[in-house]
Formats: sequence, C-alpha cells, structure tokens
Amino acid sequence: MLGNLEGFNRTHNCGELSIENEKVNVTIMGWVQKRRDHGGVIFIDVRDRSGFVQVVFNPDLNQKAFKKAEELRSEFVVAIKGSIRKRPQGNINEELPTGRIEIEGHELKILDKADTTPFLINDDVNPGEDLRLKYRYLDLRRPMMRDMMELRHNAVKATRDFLDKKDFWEIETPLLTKSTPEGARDYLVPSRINPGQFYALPQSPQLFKQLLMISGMERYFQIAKCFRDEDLRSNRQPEFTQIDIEMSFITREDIFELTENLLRRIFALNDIQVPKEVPVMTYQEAIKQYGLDKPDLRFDMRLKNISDVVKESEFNIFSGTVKKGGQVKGIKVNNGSDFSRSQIDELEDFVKLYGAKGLAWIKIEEGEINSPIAKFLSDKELDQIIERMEAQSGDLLLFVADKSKVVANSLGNLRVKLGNELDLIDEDDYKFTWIVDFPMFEYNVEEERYVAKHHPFTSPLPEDIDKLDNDLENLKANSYDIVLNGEELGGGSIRINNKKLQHKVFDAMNFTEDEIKNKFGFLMDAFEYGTPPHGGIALGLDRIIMILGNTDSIRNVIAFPKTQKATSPLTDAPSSVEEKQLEELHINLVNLD
RNA sequence: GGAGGAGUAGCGAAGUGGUUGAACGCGCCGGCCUGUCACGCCGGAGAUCGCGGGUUCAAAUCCCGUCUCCUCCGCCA
Repeated sequence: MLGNLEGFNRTHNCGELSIENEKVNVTIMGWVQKRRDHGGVIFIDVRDRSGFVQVVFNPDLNQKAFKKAEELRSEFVVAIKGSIRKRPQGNINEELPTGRIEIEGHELKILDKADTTPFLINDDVNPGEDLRLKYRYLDLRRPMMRDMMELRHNAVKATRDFLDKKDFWEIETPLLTKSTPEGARDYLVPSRINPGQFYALPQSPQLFKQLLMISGMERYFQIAKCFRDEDLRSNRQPEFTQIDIEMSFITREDIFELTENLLRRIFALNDIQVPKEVPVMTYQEAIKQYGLDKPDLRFDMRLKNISDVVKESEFNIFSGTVKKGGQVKGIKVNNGSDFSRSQIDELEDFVKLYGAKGLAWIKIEEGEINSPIAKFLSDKELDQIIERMEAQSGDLLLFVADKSKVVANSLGNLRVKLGNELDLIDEDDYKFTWIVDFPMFEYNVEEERYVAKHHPFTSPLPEDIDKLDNDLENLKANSYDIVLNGEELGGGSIRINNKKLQHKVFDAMNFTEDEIKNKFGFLMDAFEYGTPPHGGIALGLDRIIMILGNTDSIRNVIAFPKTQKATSPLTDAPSSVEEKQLEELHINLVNLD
C-alpha cells in the first residue's frame, strides 16, 4: 500500500552520495525528478532537499524492481533500496555532483503518486507569477527557490550565532499591539473582548525595544516580523522581516562596528567581502552628488550643479528656476552623443515620473555643440557648462531645472537607470556605505506640519539641539542608514532617553498634550525611571537575502509572499468571513460607494 | 489614486483583419528502444485565443468596458 515506510529506513541524502560510498547499501527517499526509459533499462533521477542522484533499474539484475519502475512518473514520491556503484567507463557525468556514481536499484516502493504538475519542476521554465504563487509548494521544489530558502536559513542562523556571541538576548515582542499615528498605515485587528477597539500589528518593534533597554536588558535582538499596510513593490511586501537590534550604553560607532561585523558574517555566506572600512557619507553629500539617500557607488556619473553658471542666462527655464530658488544640475553620459532623439525622449519621459518638467540636453560632437538649447546660451556659458561637467567630445549632457528636491530625485533615478542600461555596473562589485546626519524632520504639505524623517524617538545631533526651538528645517538627526549598491539594507539611530527632549520633539511635530499622553504616555512614563543612553538598528532581512541570492524580486526570498494586490493566490487570502465572526467582533460592514 | 507592460493547449511562446483546419519548443498519452543524464525514434490527444460588449461580410488581431499578474509614480516614521 502507498505511504507505508515499512521495511525502509532512509540512510542517505541523494545529493550527498559520492564515490566514497561505493559498494555501500543505501536507502534513499525523495521525488522522481526524471525518468529515462530505454526499454531495457530505466534511469531515474531521485531528488530530495540535498540534490539528486541517478538510480538504474536493470531487468537482468532485478526483474521485480524494474517492472515497478515502469510505473514511475515525474514527482512520484519513492523509497529505493540499492547499492552505490561507480558508473561504467564513458558514462561519468562531470556536470553533476553525483555524476560519478549511481544507485543500482534493488527494491522500489512508491510512497505516493503525483498528477502531472502545472509546470515543470526545474529552473529552466519561467511560469507566470500567479501560477507560481498558486502552486507555491511546487515552486519551492525548484532548485532556485530551495537554494533561496537555504540561504535565508543560513543568514538567520549566522545572525543568531553572531549576536549570541556578542551577548545579545533574543526577546520576542507582541504582535498585537497599539496603533501609533506616525509612519506607515497600520494593519488593524479588532478586539472581541473590547468592542470598538483595535490592536495594530507592529510596523516595527521600535517602542518595545526601547522599553527593553529601560528594563535593563542592555542588548536585545529579534528576527522580527513587521507589517505595513502600504502599496507593494518588487522589494516591498506588507509583512517582512527585520533583524532588529538595540543596545544600551553605546555610541553610534559601536553600532556601526557591530553591524559591519554582522554583515561581514552574513555576506561571507556567498563569499562577498564587506570592506575593513565602510565609508561614511552625510545625507547632504549623498543628495548633492548622487541625488538619492541610497547612492549606488559602483559607478560615477555624479550630479553637477550649474546653477551659478546659468543664473543670468537668456535661457529662461534655467535662469528663472535659479531665481525662484531652484537648481539646475546635470549628469554626463560618457560617449553618449550617439543617443537618438527618441532615446533622449524616453529619458525625458522617465524624469517626468519624478516631477521634472523636462530634460535639457547637450551633445558634444567633435568639438561641435548639438543642442536645442544652445541658441539660448552664450559661448561663455556653454564653455563654463562644459568645464563644470568635465565634458569631452562624444559626451552627452543631461540637465534638469526645478526645485532642488525634484532635481535630486529625478536625476538621481536617471543616473541609476543609465548606470544599469549602459552596463556601467560590475555585478560582482559590492559597495557598502553609511549615510548619516539625516534631517530630523520633513515638512508634510498635506498635514501642514513637520513629521519625523526616521521616527520621533530619534535623538537630534547634540550640536543641533538648539535648532529644535528655531530651525526645524536644518535640524539633523543622530540617525544612519546602511546602503549597499543603491539598496537601503537598514537604518537606525541613537534614541532620545530623556522625557523633556522627547516632549520637545513631539511639540515640534505639533502634537497636543492629549495626543502625546494617549499615544506615547507609556513611553513618557517609562522615561521617568532611569533610562540608559541607547540606540540600535533594523536591517531588512529580505533585502539582504535578495542581494545575497542575486534575485530581483522580494517574492523569491519569502516562502509564501503576496501579490502586488496583497493577496495570496494559494490560500485565497484575504477573504470575506462569516456574519457570526463579524458579530462577535462588533463589526458592521458598510458600503461606502 | 495614477502610468506603462502582459494575458493564445498543462507550461513557455509565434501570430496585428480573411487564403493556416491557430506555428514551434517543453510536458502529457501510446508504441519501440539495455547506458541515458536536455536520451532517441514513431504515433496521438490537448486551445470557448482572460472575460463581456461592439465594429465588420469576416476579429486572437480593430474599438469600449472589465478581471488578473508584473514594473513604476504617489505612498512606505
């Protein structure tokens, strides 16, 4: 009968068998990857988590097993007894880890049969995302996905080992917690016992880890699930995992060192070196030179400011923008003068996505200037632009004139796009950098108030504290991000550990006394009882695995991810619920249309 | 909330108004085959061209709507 293991005890994993095991009797179990039926002899590749191995059924050796092997189809689950032998001369397959040996099949048991799968279980096929997610348990059988899961496990294991050695304690914090007003939209969970009230799933364990510092836990970490009800991207899922760390009695540099060593350990899993010295760049410098706060340092093409050169220019789009307080900046595409008009139009469409109104361009062709805006620029201005841009014959210059924020964002993203498309990036290069001194606040036009750029528990830079009273715009935070190849791996800060200062920060954000009390009263209370200086960092585990695993979708590093509409084709979540469940939760559905 | 791309047998994919009864590859089913490992050879089944309207003598192909997946903007302390 099917499924019964009677008489079979697994002795080896398929992928681990080698010439060392010659003449050994083995029992393997796994899935049929492939059957090659030659009529007189049948080859079966049997796959388990460790890899696969070839089993041969020969009627001359074992008629019964051979007959049984004729029934086999792909993805049948089997148990096989046999003996390891060297492959005959000329039949060694050097391509395969187990290619020097094979199993002479003596006894075959079919543990379960399988229907033809919706897609083939190998890395050569590329089924649509919805199919992969609907049959995720089959998708995960593919070597690529199996490898991702193993990599993820190893990274988490390395993290736990490393932090344990450094005297950190892994402490769990609640998933059912309190909704906080700042930041991302919360996932809410209705309380049955408290009609009309809701828990929120944590966007991060931020407040709890600070409370743990006040508790004297001193060094905390958690592989923490976090939830944010915002729109999805190729690197953003509504539930994701952070390596969450907090320490007491430390400086920013202590956190840098710890994080670098942790990353060193994790990236070593794929032989990627974290340099001895990870450079530190200020936010202001990053925006100035690269336009983004997560610069990709694998290629140059920095932004150059030509505002001063064109501020009196005839070309109104440039001079007018500068006079209104905006900027004109440009990037240089080496040997880009052969870009066609339609290619440049495409680049213009791209920067418009980021709010730019247009993209001005100048081609330097054999000393000749080719540009629709050249006629509005004086020779002197052109010369100065070329000098500022360090342009040579054959180059293409691209300019955006706008508010500084739009200029930085549009050119910064254009730079990344060109870097990728022009193949300026060495895929084997890994450029880490710290970004520090972020602005504490950003003005939110919709809410007509300042909001925290990192979070409101971030300490301002000590030398900037006075600006809390009069210069919020330029107040810098003691916060930091770790960036790799243009991807933000994580960020953190030194926290406020003082009630008075915390209160001032809330004030700056226009919180009322009542709001502070209702939303953060418990933190303010805790600050009364002896709070150590503390700080920490949260690293995006999923993004780290993406880069380590060299994949461009976060879904490939999560066993059961959601689609872009935050649904699961596998479980069909989310779904409607029974009327009775809603009643228990005191919830009435209303139609808002 | 918005922009773009995609949806054709189980999977991948060609086909942009008719003369093809919708290619091709993989898989599947049957037969043959004793050294394959992308096995080979012969034969076969399998498609309301995402769904709903419309234009036309004629629609996979053009138009409108709608659903799903992907990428991006906004959003993501």
